[in-house]
Amino acid sequence: MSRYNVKEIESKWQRAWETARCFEVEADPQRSKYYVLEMFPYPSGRIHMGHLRNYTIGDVVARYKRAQGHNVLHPMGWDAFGLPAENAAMDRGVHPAEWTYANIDAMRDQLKTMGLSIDWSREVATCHPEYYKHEQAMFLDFLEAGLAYRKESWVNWDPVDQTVLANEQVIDGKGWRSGATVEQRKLPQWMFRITAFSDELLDAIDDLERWPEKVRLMQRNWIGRSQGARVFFPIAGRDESLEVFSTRPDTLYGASFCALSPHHPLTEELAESDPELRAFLKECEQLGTSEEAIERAEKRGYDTGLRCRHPFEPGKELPLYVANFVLMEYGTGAIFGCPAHDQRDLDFARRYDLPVIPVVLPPDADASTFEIGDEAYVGEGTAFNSRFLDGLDVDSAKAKAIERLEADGSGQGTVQYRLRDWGVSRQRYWGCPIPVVHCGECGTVPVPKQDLPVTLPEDVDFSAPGNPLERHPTWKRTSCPKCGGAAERETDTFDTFVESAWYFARFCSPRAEEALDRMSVDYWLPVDQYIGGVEHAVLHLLYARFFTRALQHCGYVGVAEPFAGLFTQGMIGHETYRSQDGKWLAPNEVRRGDGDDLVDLDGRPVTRGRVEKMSKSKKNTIDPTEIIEAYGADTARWFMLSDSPPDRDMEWTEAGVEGAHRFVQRLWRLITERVAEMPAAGTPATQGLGKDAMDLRRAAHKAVQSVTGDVDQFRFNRAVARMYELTNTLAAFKAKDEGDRWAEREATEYLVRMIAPMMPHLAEELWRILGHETMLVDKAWPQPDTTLTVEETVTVAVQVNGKLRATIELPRDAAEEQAQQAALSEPAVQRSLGEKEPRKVIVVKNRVVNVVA
RNA sequence: GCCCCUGUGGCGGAAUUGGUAGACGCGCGCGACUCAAAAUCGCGUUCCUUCGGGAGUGCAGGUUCGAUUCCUGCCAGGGGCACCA
Repeated sequence: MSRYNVKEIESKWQRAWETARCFEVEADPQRSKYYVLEMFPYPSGRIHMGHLRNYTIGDVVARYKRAQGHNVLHPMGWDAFGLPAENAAMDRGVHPAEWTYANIDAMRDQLKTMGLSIDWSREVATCHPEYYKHEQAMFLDFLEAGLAYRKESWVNWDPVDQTVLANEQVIDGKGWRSGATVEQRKLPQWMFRITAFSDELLDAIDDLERWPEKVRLMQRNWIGRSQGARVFFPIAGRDESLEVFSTRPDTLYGASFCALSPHHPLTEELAESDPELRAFLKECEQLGTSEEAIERAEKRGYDTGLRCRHPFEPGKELPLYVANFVLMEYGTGAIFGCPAHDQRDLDFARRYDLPVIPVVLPPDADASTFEIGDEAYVGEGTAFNSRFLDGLDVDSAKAKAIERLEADGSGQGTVQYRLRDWGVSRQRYWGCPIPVVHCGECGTVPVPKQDLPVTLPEDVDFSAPGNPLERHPTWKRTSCPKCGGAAERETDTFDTFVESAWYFARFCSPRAEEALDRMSVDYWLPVDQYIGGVEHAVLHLLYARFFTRALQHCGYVGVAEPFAGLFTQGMIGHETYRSQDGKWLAPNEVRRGDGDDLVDLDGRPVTRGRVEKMSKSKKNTIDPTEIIEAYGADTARWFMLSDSPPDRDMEWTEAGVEGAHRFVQRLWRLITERVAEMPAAGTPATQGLGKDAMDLRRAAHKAVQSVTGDVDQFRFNRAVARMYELTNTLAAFKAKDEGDRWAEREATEYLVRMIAPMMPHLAEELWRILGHETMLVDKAWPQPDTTLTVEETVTVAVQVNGKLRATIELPRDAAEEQAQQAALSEPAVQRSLGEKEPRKVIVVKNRVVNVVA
């Protein structure tokens, strides 16, 4: 008997699907559509296990929905702009474009060995001018709609590399590449007005029912809507007021100071004539934006000498500080401090000896004795020491305080968001050029749409630090579209999150002249099922949601939300290994020694570490292409889906892959051995099947029913278990007559059809072996016969006082009396009842009989 | 610090959502085949047991005829946000 030749058969079917163009689809309003999308990869050059898991899950969904009759769009593309290409250019002198396209070719080949049901005719790479020219046009529309603008804002500046760094590229206040101390610089930056949609983006989260609750929560927190008040504090001796934001206007009577952000305009003004303040600001700057570094930073401030008048008590004056913990980006860049009810304010007050006046009394505290120690009181309570607010609970006091502020004209109730506008300028070469020119006469002028795309120059020099676009000899020299005079191109390029904020829409009409063919996007959008890692729970998903709304606003698409369903997969981990001298060892540098002990290739002992996320630094990575090479794509896919629920982290183990591979071989053997005995494909059902045949039919139909439900709910590990069960049943089945053999064929075919989305090559081959001429990929998903999935008899548990004593077989839906009688006549029940009389008998139909004594 | 999630055999995990805890897989043990090994097949596999049973889903309580499931309080692990006024 022949062994299953994985390689030959897998590539045979991959070619067959491609030749038949099985997965190339067209919009067809007559048919129900289903758009499955996995987050597209960055073309690093090699696929990794995360891709393998992501695309396996997506492919199961795509093939399953396809089998259910939907017109399935399942495209693939490349998130092709980004820093690694420039690093490669600097390190190895290879041009970013060349590096990127070569990587794309390599990764496409690798992905194709997975046997994915992808419409490759729709492939796009975001670094291609045919892609990004549309992005530039969108930007011009956003600009016109007021959704894009330019403003001065603070950035992390690496003085050695002459470049702006993202927050995650600043490590301990130093540039990740140069190691230079990062400075805060103010630069003009292009921004997207995501805050224009703050409320919409927040409220619409409620309707994203097929998103993980975790992601919805993270987005809500990120947007961070908070209700509060803007309050004006007149500055003594000046003709202006300090505007602060507070969520706690009810604590105004507890205010003991006001504080400005180091970046506040008033701070800057004061600093001009105050060297001491300048020194303090310098200190603040050194803290940088590096989060870990400021962790233990003390609350510090500088007394400006100015005094603010309390809005409710003009006689009361509060000192005005500049404080290192006040953010310019949030609220108004200024606060009033109420030490009694805010921890940061309390820390600050203790340091500078400021009064601590409690104004909220905890429910069971005594007003005459209540004091604040080292901890601010932030809980519920009643206002006191607060004049007209006294006696009110926190919420009523807030409302009343706002009412009064508004009446006095010294403030108003407002809503504040944590969400900030999205800065999209990057001082980099390998990104989408921002299509504007700077003219000495006309200022910033958009490039006219007919002049798009603004393409990147190819002859660039990466030998020096800084933006190659900036120092290119000719590229930025151009003429002003308005006045025709000499002008300079914008040398900033877009953040790469911009490309990924609309690629799902481009996939609907990837070759269209216009950016988005309206008929296509109206048919395909929104994405029905989006699949990817949780690491994109906030930024990418929020940007894409914003961008879709902006596109809707500008008339490109008809939907506001891009992703109707979202699934976030877990990470893949592997055991870690270390040699005696503490060096990490890769899994293939380790083997079994005596017993359970591990040794390295020279036989020296190895310590086994915990399972950790695969990473190059810990050397615990496994290359998916090697797995596919050794076992085939089906085995790799099957293992990915077995055992662990897809949203949880899973551990990659050699034993697990072996187990999956064993199943591939077992199924192959089982079916090839038996097919000759089975009736021909398509033989009609024999009349009068025996008990064994009926039992097998029931098992098969029940398996179809539960696998269908499991796949619908992304419970692939359970679906796999059900298919193992059916395989076991089938293996134990001994056909004795024609009827048995007919049932055996039916069950076998159902099994093969259910396995198809997960192991498409094996399924296709077995389908052929079972005598079918047409491809399984075109066969509909099986429908269970519901008359077979309901058992005639059920096993009912019998308990005495809640403890299991026996099980009884009863006809389905048997009457309570019958169940009760059968239960009580069980010897085990009698034995455990002993002398006692049953006081009560609880009967749950088809489930349990509980005798209470 | 705040918010969220997760704790079930040696391991990954099931449990019809309040009704027989441990499906299925891995691992392990025993047996068959073999000169032998691998592969394969069969049986067993939560723990204790005086073989009647008893205990058991992180820990301690509670609700219930009945709790892995619901409630309260702890403990442990993981994640998110982080001077957000």
